[in-house]
Amino acid sequence: MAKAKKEALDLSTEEKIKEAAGVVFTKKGYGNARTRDIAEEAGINLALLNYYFRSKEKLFQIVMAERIEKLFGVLAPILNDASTTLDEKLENITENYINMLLEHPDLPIFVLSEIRNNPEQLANRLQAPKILKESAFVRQLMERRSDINPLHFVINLLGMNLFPFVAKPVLQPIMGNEDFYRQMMEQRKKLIPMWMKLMLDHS
Amino acid sequence: MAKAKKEALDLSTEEKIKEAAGVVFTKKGYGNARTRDIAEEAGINLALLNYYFRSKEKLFQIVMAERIEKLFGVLAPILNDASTTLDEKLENITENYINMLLEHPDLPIFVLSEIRNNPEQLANRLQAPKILKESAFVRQLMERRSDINPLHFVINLLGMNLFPFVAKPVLQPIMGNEDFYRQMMEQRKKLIPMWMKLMLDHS
DNA sequence: AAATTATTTAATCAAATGATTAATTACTGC
DNA sequence: GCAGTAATTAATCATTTGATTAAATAATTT
Repeated sequence: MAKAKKEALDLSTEEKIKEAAGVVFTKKGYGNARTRDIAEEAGINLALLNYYFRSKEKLFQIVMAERIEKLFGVLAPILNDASTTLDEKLENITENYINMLLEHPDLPIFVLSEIRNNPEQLANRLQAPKILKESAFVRQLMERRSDINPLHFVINLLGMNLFPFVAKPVLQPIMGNEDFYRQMMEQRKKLIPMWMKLMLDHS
Repeated sequence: MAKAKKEALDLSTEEKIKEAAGVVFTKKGYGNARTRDIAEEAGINLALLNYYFRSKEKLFQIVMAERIEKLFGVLAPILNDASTTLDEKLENITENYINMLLEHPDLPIFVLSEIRNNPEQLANRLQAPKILKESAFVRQLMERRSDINPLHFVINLLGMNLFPFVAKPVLQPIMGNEDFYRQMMEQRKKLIPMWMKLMLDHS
């Protein structure tokens, strides 16, 4: 039985719809998702969707805000934590990201492709520029290696974490079964910080 | 004036439609693209689209096959080239990839998100597993570092190259203008092989 | 329990959208 | 120049789809 179905038993109608919208939007994207798909997934009448959320677009905005927060919200607290070292931040980010992504593997491709479809509306919601200039992480990085462009470093860190999930549909057939995929992602929890430290320490 | 418009002058109708479909599908994705958008972009009557290509779906398949080839086709010849060293392959892949991606920045997110929407149909078209087991690249890699999982290595290589483009809508606001973005991607042509060699050489 | 409000449903609407048709124009071989 | 084929167009169809409506049911208030 699908996850949403069993959760539905004890959720309010509004929550059921939001949950179902999350499932359907994330799986198919805004353009391929039908409000009827969402209603069916939620086990409710189609009219209820509009009763609670006015429109497909409004419902999508709500789901999208949650997903953006889930995908990027993990970062800020870790990057801004003044009490951890740079190395610890690399480990914390990777550990948190991979754990979250193993639970929500389709999150990155969904968020990134929807941002592509609507950059002006969605991209500015991210406080990315601010974090990148003012975070403890970037400060520590520049102190340690003033010759390394923090942006390249962050791109590599995020890329190593996110890319295997963005490309999962391509990688999965290579790896065979789901278990082996998970196993490799588990390995990366240790490997990614190690590789990032190599970049940090090379002369 | 849009690229398609000026090319349109000397292209056959069929080619105009295919070009326009490429533009519209790549920008909006299958679900968000309207056949009318494509017809307008091509400067032709809507009925002509079906006259030449039968259906939106058929047209999409043709465009998609081209794009998959463009995104992954670069890889095979380089990975299989027995006459180059491992280090040279890293440089060749990166140089080729970044050049191509600077011309087609929205290609990766398009292909990956469409594969997500239709994995069974699209993912198996890639001969990825074969390449990964049998390529000169993997052979050389295993000879040099039998302790490194080639799959992790390839994920990192592809991630470093592709991720900045997959995440371009997010990164762009951080970088400010387009020129600075291009400049950073140019830098990565040298940096990515260097980082990959670090992973290869670490003890 | 009557009245009021909130929730839910079936039926329906109107617009969007992929596709087709029938007629028109352009082209090609003779 | 004409017959026949190919290319193109405007108009239209049939479905799909987001949204609404009016009626029914459930919950809450008084």
